[in-house]
Amino acid sequence: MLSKKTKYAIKALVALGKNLGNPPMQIVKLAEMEMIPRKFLEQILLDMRNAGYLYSKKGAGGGYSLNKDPKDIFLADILRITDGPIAMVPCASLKFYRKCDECHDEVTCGIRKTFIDVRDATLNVLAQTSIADVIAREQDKLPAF
Amino acid sequence: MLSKKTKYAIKALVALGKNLGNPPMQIVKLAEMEMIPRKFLEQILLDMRNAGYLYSKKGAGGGYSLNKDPKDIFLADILRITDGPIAMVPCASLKFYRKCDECHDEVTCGIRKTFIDVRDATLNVLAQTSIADVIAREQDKLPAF
DNA sequence: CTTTACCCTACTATTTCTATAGAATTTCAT
DNA sequence: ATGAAATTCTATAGAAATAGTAGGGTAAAG
Repeated sequence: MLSKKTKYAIKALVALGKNLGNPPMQIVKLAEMEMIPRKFLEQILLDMRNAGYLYSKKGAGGGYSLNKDPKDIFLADILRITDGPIAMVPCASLKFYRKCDECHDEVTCGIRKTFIDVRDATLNVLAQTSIADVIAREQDKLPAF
Repeated sequence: MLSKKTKYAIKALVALGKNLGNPPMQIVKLAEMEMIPRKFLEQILLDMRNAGYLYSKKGAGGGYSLNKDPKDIFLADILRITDGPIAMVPCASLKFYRKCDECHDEVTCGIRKTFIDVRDATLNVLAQTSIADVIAREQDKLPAF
């Protein structure tokens, strides 16, 4: 399951994506708009900023805005910042590879091979879906299923 | 991430799949073979049994064996028993649908639509990979990547 | 030089996951 | 019958991850 942290991060980026062209948005306003606990959001935005996705400005009239084109912010990258690996087992992770505790022989592990397939299938969506795509899909009023 | 419970469950089913044709296997032996804490494995096997995947027999000479053909036991179903939903957000789950707390309007939610795609991609692998496939892949000594 | 607003670290609370305990029940063998 | 072998079931404890809070620090604006 996606952590709330990740969900909040995506929602914040989407909101800031819609705010493009306007002055930066304050944490407090964003927290209210998206119903996110203020101090928790503060941490999340800081992470996003330190990862280069946001620009921040202190002082009166300050706040946050996107530092990249929404087309260039992909969900896979956000997820990795907030939740870590995308793969369901550490030994199948591209960016956070770790040996599984229980695994006797990784080379012949049938579980691993299967979950590498899962990882690829998941990344195929998440590494190609950007904040811009998420925003675009909101306009599209067709129910998802 | 996959819980240990799920990993243990898959490993147990694989071991029992390989044990087909032999007398049932005791929890203790299975626990030793697969390095799973005995009492934890006990719970897991019980769940699998109650879900119809295992046959169990009490008393001397008892133990567990598969109750289905390994070809008919799919990882998606196992995962749902041990970990619950496969989707990364409750509102995108097929079998465990629940409204997201934060969601204002589900019909237009871009996040939801994206994660329905992710769910479909994941299921496309997990609902088609059986215990028999996992066993088959172990023989296949090619490294996974 | 005061107000506004982000920056950063540490801490607490809550929930979920992992594992253990122990008694009950069924089956088999003698 | 009786006892040992094995699963069944419920409860609970311990550990780890997640979620959220606190509070002072730092920079910019006016």
